[in-house]
Amino acid sequence: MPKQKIRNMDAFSAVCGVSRPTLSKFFNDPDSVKRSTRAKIEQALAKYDYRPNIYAVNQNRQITRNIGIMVPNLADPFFSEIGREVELACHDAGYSPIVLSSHGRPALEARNLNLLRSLKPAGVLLAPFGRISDVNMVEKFAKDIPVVFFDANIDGIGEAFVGTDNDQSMDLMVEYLCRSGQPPCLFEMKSPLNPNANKRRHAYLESMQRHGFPAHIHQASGEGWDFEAIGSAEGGRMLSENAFPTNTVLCSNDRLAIGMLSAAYSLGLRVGHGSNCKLRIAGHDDHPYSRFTCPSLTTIAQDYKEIATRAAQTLFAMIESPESGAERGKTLLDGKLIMRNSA
Amino acid sequence: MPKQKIRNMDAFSAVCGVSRPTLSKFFNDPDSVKRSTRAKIEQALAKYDYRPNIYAVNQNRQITRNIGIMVPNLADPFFSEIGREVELACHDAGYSPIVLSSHGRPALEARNLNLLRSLKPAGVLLAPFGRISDVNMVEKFAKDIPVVFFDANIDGIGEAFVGTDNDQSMDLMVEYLCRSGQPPCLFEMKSPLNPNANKRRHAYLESMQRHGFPAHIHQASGEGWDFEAIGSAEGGRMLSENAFPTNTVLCSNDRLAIGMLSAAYSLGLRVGHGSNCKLRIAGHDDHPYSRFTCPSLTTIAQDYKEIATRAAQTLFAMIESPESGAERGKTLLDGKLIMRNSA
DNA sequence: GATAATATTTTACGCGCGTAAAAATTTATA
DNA sequence: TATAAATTTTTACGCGCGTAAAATATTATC
Repeated sequence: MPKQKIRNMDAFSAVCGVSRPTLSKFFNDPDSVKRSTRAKIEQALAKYDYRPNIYAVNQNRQITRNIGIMVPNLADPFFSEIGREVELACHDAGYSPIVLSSHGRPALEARNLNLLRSLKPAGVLLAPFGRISDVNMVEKFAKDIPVVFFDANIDGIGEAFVGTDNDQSMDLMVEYLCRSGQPPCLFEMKSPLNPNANKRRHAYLESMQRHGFPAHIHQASGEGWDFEAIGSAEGGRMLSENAFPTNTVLCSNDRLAIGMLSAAYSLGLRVGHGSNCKLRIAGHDDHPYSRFTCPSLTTIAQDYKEIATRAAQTLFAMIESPESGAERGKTLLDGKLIMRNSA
Repeated sequence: MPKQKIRNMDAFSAVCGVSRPTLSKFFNDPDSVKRSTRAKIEQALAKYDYRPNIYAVNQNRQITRNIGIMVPNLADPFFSEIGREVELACHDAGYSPIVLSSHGRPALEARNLNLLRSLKPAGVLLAPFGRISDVNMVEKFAKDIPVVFFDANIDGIGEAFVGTDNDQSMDLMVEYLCRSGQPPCLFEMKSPLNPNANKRRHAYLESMQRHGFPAHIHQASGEGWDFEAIGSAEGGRMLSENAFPTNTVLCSNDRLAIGMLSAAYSLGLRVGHGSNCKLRIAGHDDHPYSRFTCPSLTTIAQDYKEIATRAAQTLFAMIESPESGAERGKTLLDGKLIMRNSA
């Protein structure tokens, strides 16, 4: 008696003494029914644990409460962290987040966009590959479904962008490095997958010029997402060839820095900001492991949580009151200097 | 003309000259229709890019082609990697994988189980928290939906388990450490979240007894998933207190080892297997960063890909021919010793 | 206690597709 | 070319729920 199986809303309405349309209202917004009715429903709910069939629900809604979240690579802790924050923000706002990773492959990004289309999400939070993305496809997608970009921008597409101000963050790091020792060389990927890498290079060049020092850019060859391996191999090669004209290397991201730190260790090079150190290495992103490298990594912290929640809030606002803010928003957050032991 | 919008399968059947039921057959299995019919459909498909509404499809199917994949924490690279492999295996087999992370919180595991229920998956690949899981809930879940466990087992529940043989892997590591230097102490969490930790402790104890050496277990206090931080703080404290009776520490997993390595570095302790080193540290899991630690970490490699594909294959077999293999399967894979520089 | 305002129930239709059964067509076999 | 076999079309129903409109019941206001 207490636990017979409820097949559908009709059956549930029977055992619960409330009509099906009222139940439907309740499941869409529990506050939209009278208190006494709500109590009756919740009582029955505890007894029979019925839940509406999401497929039937979503079929009959013109719009679902799904939010698509898509990142280029969940195996990268940066995206793992930020994806988690976005997911929680969506859930807290009463939406159903669906996290997708493209596993570092632009082709999967395209496939995921198709998947998202069929999921009919109310909106999408998208960290795109950037130039490497199928830009036309992304553009078409963004015309049909509200999209807020985060981390990486695609100019002119989508409704808004939230990310870190690379100009500010790189300038901050360059300033610190110049004040505390020799001016930095830049170590980066030769053909970077991420548009932020290009922005950081430009920011580095401008900042060095502003500070009156010559810029030195050293590019690691290699493809793919194995940044640590590339940083270790190429960075190690450059170190052993004495390729860097100053004793300070600013890596375009922490993962390259982690690789280079490991190469420096193997070469017996003492890294750090002390006077007895021959080399300084800095990174960018405040990777979860950057505080456990040897030595701990001086870097720039992006505000993961703030980026995630702002992007999510922006999207929710658009969904809940469409056509209000017609202009495309662009939010750039400041990075924070994290002074540790490597530089 | 070339790109009018197709609203549903009826409309598509009109422009394509094939009846709707035949289309339905086609979308479920393109090979089930005549070649000429298939060609007609695919031709129209390229022109109008219609796709069936997945909500309507799944509502009318008694069973979907969804596969739920659930791990305790995607922010942990181990689960990130293995989750990715499982996801790809599902997709290659024509299923729709849905990856869920519990973000290290058992409460979210319960919530995700409810979510999975409503997704009506054909099967679920589950890496459970273990003891900390709501075992009753998992058990009920596994009664309704085919579940294959991986990484961590819950005895007697689910249809099968695929994981690494901790007895074998720990014995292998202990053997190596004993042969190449002093016998190891074990460093682990005091209240481990993962059942594998307990298995590894037992395996360590047995192996040390077999080798005729006294066992020494050192437990780090601390809660949560910040293993590196805990390994660094507690491991560093123990090192500075000279708490370890031998010069060799076997960490229960790589993340603890990474923390301890960073602490050793801070303390100026030279770690490695060379004669000029005072300390040896080994790990378990072959964490993606273990080759970039300073020094690189000697550890045990679990075969991520093999675990993932075997678990997936097992599940597919059950789904496609239910009630065939009635006995609960248990697959334990061997770990491999990865000799690097830390021990 | 009568009237108005609000909430609920009844009734009814539609969403897009799976799927079964019977009829019609196409293809294979003799 | 006639017959059998395979495939497709036609017809028809159902899945579980959203949602609109009208009828009814409940609550608030005076």
